[in-house]
Amino acid sequence: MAEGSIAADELRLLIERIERLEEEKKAIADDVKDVYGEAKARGYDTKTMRMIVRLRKMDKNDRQEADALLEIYKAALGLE
Amino acid sequence: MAEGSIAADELRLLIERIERLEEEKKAIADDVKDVYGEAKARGYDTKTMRMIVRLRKMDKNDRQEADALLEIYKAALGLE
Amino acid sequence: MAEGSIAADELRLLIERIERLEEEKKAIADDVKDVYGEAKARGYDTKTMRMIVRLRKMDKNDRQEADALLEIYKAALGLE
Amino acid sequence: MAEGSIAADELRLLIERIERLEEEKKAIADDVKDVYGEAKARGYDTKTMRMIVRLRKMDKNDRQEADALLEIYKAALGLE
DNA sequence: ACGTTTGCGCTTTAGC
DNA sequence: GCTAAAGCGCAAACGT
Repeated sequence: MAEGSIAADELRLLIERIERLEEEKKAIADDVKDVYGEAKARGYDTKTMRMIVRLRKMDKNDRQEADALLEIYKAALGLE
Repeated sequence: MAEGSIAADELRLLIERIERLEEEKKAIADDVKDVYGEAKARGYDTKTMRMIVRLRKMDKNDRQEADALLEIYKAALGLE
Repeated sequence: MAEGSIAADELRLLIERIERLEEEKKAIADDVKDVYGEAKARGYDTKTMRMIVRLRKMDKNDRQEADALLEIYKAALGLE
Repeated sequence: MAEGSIAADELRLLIERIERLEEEKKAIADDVKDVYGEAKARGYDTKTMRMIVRLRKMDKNDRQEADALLEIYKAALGLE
């Protein structure tokens, strides 16, 4: 069944693209680990560093959240 | 205190490297989502595709062992 | 403005009811975790158990259909 | 195999306890939905309400996060 | 009613 | 090995 074979090839290509991207992603995650390792070697406390990264991300999210809330309120009150 | 500033700069650079890497990682994760979206548009079942990706990531032996254990548990519970 | 206060109280009560319910929900989720912990202590594989729970939740037909589709995809990719 | 049967019963009981708890959890989730439905019927904007619930939870979490950060800093600086 | 989008829960992974 | 956090998948909720 030719159609089945063609579809199988298409499916395989899609799967392989995904797997390739996930490998790249993992490589970057490893880079992150390396940076923490380097920081640790220079005497920094990585636990504190992780907390800082996390808080900075949260601050950003909170700001977006606040904006979203404002939009919702405006919509709820019929403002534009 | 000059020394403190230098250390602060160093720490800041490390933090920024990490944040930059995490942004890249997120971009790739978005690419993965796009590929699944494309697959869906072509009529593939993405849920099954995700399972395939997971299975291919596993070693063949691990996969067969996990499967065997699941069969044992299913039998114990009368699940068919 | 009395009317505003009354509405504010009403809203507040609704919010509190929701928060109370979500706390109860979380307590039960913790109980579930405890049972899995107990199972693990008795030597069961919790990962497989979770899979069993998921399978039992599915209708038998759905389960068999999902399984059949997975086999088709696996065959298309030569996964054994 | 008697031992297998006994284990099967034990496993079944654990699974059933989990399933029972998850039913309770679902019932509570449905209650939450009902409260939102009631609020909507009284003219409240549920999207805004959901945001409020979420923000209140976040505030609580943020406070705990801040406490954790303080502890980490103290530990990093050798304070007690 | 359907499709899209967001939020929630679970799974898995990383650190201790 | 265990606990905690991050990432992912699913499902409900909203808008069209």
